[in-house]
Amino acid sequence: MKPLTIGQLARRGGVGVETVRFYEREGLLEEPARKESGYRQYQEDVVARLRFIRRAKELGFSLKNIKELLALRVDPTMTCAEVRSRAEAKVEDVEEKIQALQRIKKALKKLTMNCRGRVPISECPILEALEPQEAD
Amino acid sequence: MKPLTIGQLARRGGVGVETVRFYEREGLLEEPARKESGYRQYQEDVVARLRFIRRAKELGFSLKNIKELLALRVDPTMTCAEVRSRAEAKVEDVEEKIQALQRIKKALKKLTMNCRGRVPISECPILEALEPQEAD
DNA sequence: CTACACCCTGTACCATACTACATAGTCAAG
DNA sequence: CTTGACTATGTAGTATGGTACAGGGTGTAG
Repeated sequence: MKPLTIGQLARRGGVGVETVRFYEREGLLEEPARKESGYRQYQEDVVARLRFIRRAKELGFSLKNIKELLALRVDPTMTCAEVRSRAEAKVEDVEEKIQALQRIKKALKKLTMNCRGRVPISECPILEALEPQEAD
Repeated sequence: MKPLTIGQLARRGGVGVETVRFYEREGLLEEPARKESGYRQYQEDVVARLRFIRRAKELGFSLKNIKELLALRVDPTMTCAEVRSRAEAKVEDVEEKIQALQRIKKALKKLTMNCRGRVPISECPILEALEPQEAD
């Protein structure tokens, strides 16, 4: 397979060329092989990595978080138990996010229902949506 | 009910005093009543609004987005059909986020399973996690 | 009636995550 | 063998979402 230039990678990953270089500086993407000219040469799999980063950002993960998620496979200095416990912690984070989103979704649905039924929308179900778990 | 000071509100909402004032400037919180001294006076319900903002941020919504979500009930210039169609659009966004998170969760679980089973973790299931819907 | 914690406005600064040059070299089509 | 799109490095600027003063007034407990 012919390697990709930075421009091809960026287009396929849905980000700008500058962003790719930025992610490289920040350690989210490995430094790729180079041609004699200095041009970066990327393999296909970097496209998936780039898309993962983009998606995860939309889900409220910081680049630091995303780096940790991606590091769960790469680092050979971590023991299996370490990897597992980190992954399990991430699973919990993710589950919380899912639940919060489900409450928002439910609230939004309620809003559309109220509306359909011509109930005045003076009350705001969205605000109740996230309350149940807020026990402080 | 006795109104809350900005400090009490901030503590209960889990943010800083400066953040409350910042949200007010940005239009996420309404300008509250004031005492003669100029002190802001908040009602209990603002606590829920503040917590909603905090949570929604963690889920990757921008303040602009959150403002829109909160506006779904307040704006009297919107027709019912408008409110409904906006809410339905938000429901779709939210559903996509939920699905993406579920894929990440699945991938993380797979990671912990592989680990438990002593399978080498050279492959990265996380990277496959978000691919299915990326059809571009 | 005086501490001390809290509030006011305004402005400046900060971290995160890009984004946009400036300046120079590369590559491929015609 | 040139021309135009692309790549390189480096540095500076931007948008978002706060955070931290400075300089002053308020409120209440002892």
